[in-house]
Amino acid sequence: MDGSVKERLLAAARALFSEKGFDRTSVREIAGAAGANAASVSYYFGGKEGLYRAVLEEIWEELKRHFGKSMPENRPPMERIEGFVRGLFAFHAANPSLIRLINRELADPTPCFETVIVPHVERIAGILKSSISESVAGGDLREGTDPAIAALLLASMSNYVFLVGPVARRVILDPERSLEGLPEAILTVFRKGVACREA
Amino acid sequence: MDGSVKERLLAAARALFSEKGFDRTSVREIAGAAGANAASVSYYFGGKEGLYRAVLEEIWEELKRHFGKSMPENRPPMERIEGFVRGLFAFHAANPSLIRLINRELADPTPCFETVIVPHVERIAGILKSSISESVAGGDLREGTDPAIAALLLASMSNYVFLVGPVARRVILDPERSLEGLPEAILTVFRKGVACREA
DNA sequence: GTCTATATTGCGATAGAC
DNA sequence: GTCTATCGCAATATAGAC
Repeated sequence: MDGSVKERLLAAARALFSEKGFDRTSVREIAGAAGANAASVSYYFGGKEGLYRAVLEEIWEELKRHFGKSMPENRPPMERIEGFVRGLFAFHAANPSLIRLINRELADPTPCFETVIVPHVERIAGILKSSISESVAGGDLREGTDPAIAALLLASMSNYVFLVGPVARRVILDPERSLEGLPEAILTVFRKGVACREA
Repeated sequence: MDGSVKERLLAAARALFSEKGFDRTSVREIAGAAGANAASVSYYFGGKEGLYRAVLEEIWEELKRHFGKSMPENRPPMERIEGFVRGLFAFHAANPSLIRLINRELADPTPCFETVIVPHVERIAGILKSSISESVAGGDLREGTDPAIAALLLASMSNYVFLVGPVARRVILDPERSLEGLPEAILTVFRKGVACREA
């Protein structure tokens, strides 16, 4: 147990919320894992929801920094698109089970959704859509491509595998199959799928 | 209020579980919506979890029948693949917000998962993978395509938009945008993405 | 079968000692 | 700041009257 009580609570909450979701995690459980008292959650964060909100904000800050590096503004649009997929996978590899927290929030919004999630998702979605538009203009993607649809499908392929838990992944993919080549497979499907000139 | 108490409970539970998930739905709420007594849930289903299990089983039976029609065994493999995507969208159009229940289960398995979900998902995944293998053998899809990866990406594109709630969909897609053309867009990306002979 | 009433458990939050 | 003790609430499940 190192770090302040507040930091330990944040770390424990992140792990437990990521794994089991907001509803199935109790403050007593978090405090226990953090080696702290249950009352400290209210003291530091004003309650369970405040702690949850703090965890989400922390994650989004990291994700933002991460995408800031993997999707550089001063590079060709197609590289930003690739950076989105690779960045997401790299982030997940560094923080397994954490993206599930975000995706769960997308599926079942808590009161935090509007204030902490929406602005960030809008930002990323905007970058993705404009990168796609620019790629179309630059001739890398097929004329007539719908940026919103293309962005949605790219996000779908990049996120679904993380959203679906380990057990479900086992059923769809082979057991113990690594996610190693998946980003490149997604990018191949995306590039060919929306770049091919004709059927 | 028509039908037996048991039927009304099932219908109300399906609606509420679909919309808010297992944890955020109480038996009192279900019973109230069904015009029944809270104790009737235990009487007919042995408890909340039993009711939930009954709902899941009912849904899967319908989905199975639905896929049985949309993915006919005696047709070319590529038609079965198309039938998967179109069938899923048609099912969702007929039962909005219901696929979220299944996808939520994939993300956060309850004790029902192993017994009622896994066998069905394995079955569908198996059909999808073998259809893809056959399409590769028949020359419709590119040589060297990995059936498991291809099936995963197709399922990702087909499911993510339903998993993500209306609010989140609003953020990614334009507001009020219809899902009309999405199945064909997915199939186009899939066909071209894994069918193109070379880059 | 359907109801009321209640047993029981677990939750989040807080008051107050230290 | 950190603790114990507890309040108040809502949940599921059940016992028992009708």
